[in-house]
Amino acid sequence: MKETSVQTIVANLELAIHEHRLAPGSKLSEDEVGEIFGVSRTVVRAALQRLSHTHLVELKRNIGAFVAQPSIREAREVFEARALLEPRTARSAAERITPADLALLRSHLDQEEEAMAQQSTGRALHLSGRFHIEIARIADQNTIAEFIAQLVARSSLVIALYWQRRGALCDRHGHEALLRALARQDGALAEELMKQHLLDLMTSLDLRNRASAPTSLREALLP
Amino acid sequence: MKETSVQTIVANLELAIHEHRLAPGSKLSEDEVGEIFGVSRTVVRAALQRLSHTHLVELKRNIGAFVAQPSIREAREVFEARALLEPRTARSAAERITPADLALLRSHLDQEEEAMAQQSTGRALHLSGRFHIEIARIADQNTIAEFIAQLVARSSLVIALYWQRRGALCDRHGHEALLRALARQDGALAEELMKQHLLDLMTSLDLRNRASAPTSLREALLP
DNA sequence: TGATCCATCATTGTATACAATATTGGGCCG
DNA sequence: CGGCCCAATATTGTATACAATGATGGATCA
Repeated sequence: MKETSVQTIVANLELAIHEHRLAPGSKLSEDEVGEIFGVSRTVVRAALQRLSHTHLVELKRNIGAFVAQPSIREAREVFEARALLEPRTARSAAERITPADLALLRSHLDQEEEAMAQQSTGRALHLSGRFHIEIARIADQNTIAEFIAQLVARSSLVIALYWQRRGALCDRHGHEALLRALARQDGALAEELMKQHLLDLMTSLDLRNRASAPTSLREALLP
Repeated sequence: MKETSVQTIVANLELAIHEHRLAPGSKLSEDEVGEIFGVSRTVVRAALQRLSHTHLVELKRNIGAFVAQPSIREAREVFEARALLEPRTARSAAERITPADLALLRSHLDQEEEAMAQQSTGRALHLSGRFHIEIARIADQNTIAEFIAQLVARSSLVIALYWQRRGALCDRHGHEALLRALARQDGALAEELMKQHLLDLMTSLDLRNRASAPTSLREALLP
């Protein structure tokens, strides 16, 4: 059983986008990706199609695949959707969380802090997103978790384009507070904290003009 | 410019599933679908992949594609996700609705009633779903609208599997009341009505055991 | 000199061929 | 007679070949 080929490519590209090694707008040539992973264009196309479903990649017919560049409007929509889904999900998570879940979240936060200390902002951002996805998983809602995972991924692109004060990752305090609320199984508080956390995130963006330029594909994937 | 090939197949299969001409569990053979639409397996596979991403089709590796059969758990999750997204979206829609939007919704409801009168329950169900999607579009939230569209589609499968009293489509009254609230731009009422409508829908399902058996592909697509 | 047009090239879209895997049916053995 | 195993068949997974479309660059003409 190896669904691996497509899955591997999807996972690699996803991670590269998540960690901002592949900038929005970068072209993903089928031949080039295929050569890098040692597969034919057939499987590359399948992978790119899957990424386009989650709006991480934009497919332009007869032109090619590019890392998506969410518009300002789309950026707002993504965060509005998160505001609808995540607070209530955090509440559910607080009501169901187990010690094992708590330990996992704790570990995530520690890794996040470590990455920050090493200035690996890409990795820190990725872990920060995983934190949100983990909460959805704890809430035991696969369907909603899938939506949140997609929104988190798209948020990563939004951050790449519209993040202004890169120095101060205000995330950490929000996540720490959330973890405490979850540990106390305080659903109402978790819901409120998540709501506020998302608002903080959105207001830390500058939704007026974009930054960042495309990257070389090989450079991003073959370090 | 013809993205048509894949798009056409996706749309046709989607509609057939929506209208319950293709029952959950039906096998979608690549050769057979390709022959019906006069394209190669390449494009059929692309279409099936897209449908699998929205959970309308389940792809089993080395075995094939089947119309999805949502589990009871998944059925609950779908409606819980809708409960999170749709009421607030209905409120937004009420606040932004235009006369043209109202006319469109009115027309949808009329068509729905007509289909019901003709005993075309499949078509009635499809139109009933479209009503929800239209509301999301009116709310001017493409991202959320896409999620809702997916959930509505999956709901159609859930209904095919778990609907009990097929005779009484209680939908209509709910939709009529919603339309009145929207016409009055009463956001709070629209939100409450949508919430109740979704609860009604869910409680009209029997989430204990499934019904319905797979259908012949040709029979469903070539009427 | 600059812009436009056309030919060439590169890249994607689709079909087909081959490989790998699962299903099926018949024969064999107990 | 029933269960099991293996071969034949059908279906999916992947690679490659060909077709169609967009990008590129140089030559020509104003």
